[in-house]
Amino acid sequence: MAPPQGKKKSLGRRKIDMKLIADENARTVTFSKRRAGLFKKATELSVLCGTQIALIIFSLGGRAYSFGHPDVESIIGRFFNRVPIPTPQESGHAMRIRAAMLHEIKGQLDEKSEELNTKKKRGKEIEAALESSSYQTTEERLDRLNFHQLQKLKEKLEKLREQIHRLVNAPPVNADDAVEPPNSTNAAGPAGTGELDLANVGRNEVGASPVPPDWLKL
Amino acid sequence: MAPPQGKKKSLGRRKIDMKLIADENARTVTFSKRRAGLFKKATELSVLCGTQIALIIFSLGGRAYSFGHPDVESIIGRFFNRVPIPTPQESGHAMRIRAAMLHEIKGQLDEKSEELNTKKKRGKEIEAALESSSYQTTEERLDRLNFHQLQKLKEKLEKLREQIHRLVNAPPVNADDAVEPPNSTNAAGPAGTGELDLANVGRNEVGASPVPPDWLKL
DNA sequence: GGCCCTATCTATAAAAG
DNA sequence: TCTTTTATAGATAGGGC
Repeated sequence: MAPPQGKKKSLGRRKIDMKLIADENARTVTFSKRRAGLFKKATELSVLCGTQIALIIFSLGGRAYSFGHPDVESIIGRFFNRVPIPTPQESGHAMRIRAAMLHEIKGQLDEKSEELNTKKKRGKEIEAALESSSYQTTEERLDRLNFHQLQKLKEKLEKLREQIHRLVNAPPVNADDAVEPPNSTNAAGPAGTGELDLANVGRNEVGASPVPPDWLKL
Repeated sequence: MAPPQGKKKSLGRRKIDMKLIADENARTVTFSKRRAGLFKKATELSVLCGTQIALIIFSLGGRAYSFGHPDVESIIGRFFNRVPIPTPQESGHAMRIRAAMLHEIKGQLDEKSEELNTKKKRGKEIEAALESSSYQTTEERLDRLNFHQLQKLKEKLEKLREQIHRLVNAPPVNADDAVEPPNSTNAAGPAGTGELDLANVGRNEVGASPVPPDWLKL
């Protein structure tokens, strides 16, 4: 930030407002420069510190530019589920099973939700009763009762969580899709879609597997 | 480039090799600074040019930091939904995204479960204490306290249930809209353990088909 | 105390209008 | 391109858990 003076052939870098650049031409130029700068910085950070980074930018024209170390997909996968290894490609069959799982889980959730609602309501009633109650002994008994009910409810919810955990981390059933090789570090630039496939759900095919896999058991 | 006078308190910015910084301490400091710089630049680019950007960084310690304009999810969704494979019936990309979201949900569940465990443990301790307690007043107070905590926990779990419900019933995420209203920008910040915005999970903004795909019908 | 992260300061390297 | 504005290396201190 030294303010040297003398003869200027150019005005040099000027300060600009931090708002959308009105002139489209200037905006495009700025976009190009800053995008390059951003990718460079991202690259440097990943190199200097060896950290995982994902950067995706859509240009004004709709083109996508991406950078990822080690690759965009794994970062996103980790971001969403905090698991370093992204799930591999899965077949429609596997997806169908997943769909069934989802169905199952949702049912469980609805059930539990119902239970929760009931408990909650009762809890509120009791609370209200307690408010107006003048007998410590009664208040105490009711309070205790609800406490134990809630204990049970907690346990149920824990089981549900465990089930979902198993679903989400379920191993692929089989793979009948051709898969493209995973990238290593992506270069910045117009990006092709990374063929990530995180635990895909769905796609109906006929012919169910006769036996639910172990991890499906609830 | 003005050579400062006499005594220097610092050598100023030095040039460094573009390779992994050996000293862990220095690496951490550099990471912090550069990460901040990167987020700033990303923000500026999105503001100046109005472009869509997503940036995810994992710290050395495993914490996640993210920035997205308009938000990380939509950028990722758009990234994976981009043309490449105009899949027939169900877009694998859409499923991918949903799957990623599922993983996110699972993470949330894990967190809640953690909470449950804590509460449960505390509950048991308190119970034990109550058993051996001879003072009704103390017993009562502790019991009440836990009861209220559990009430709150129930509410949180209900919200989570709703998110999952919406996610599971969400219409396909296929439409790749060209234009969209500028949204608010996510602030960069620790996104690791439990920073993800629950409110946005399972949200489905783009062209929704009124009917959920068969494989997802629950 | 240890770990991990952030803040401050100065002088200089690098970005960007 | 060329100058000005910014980012940040290096050193150190502070903060939260």
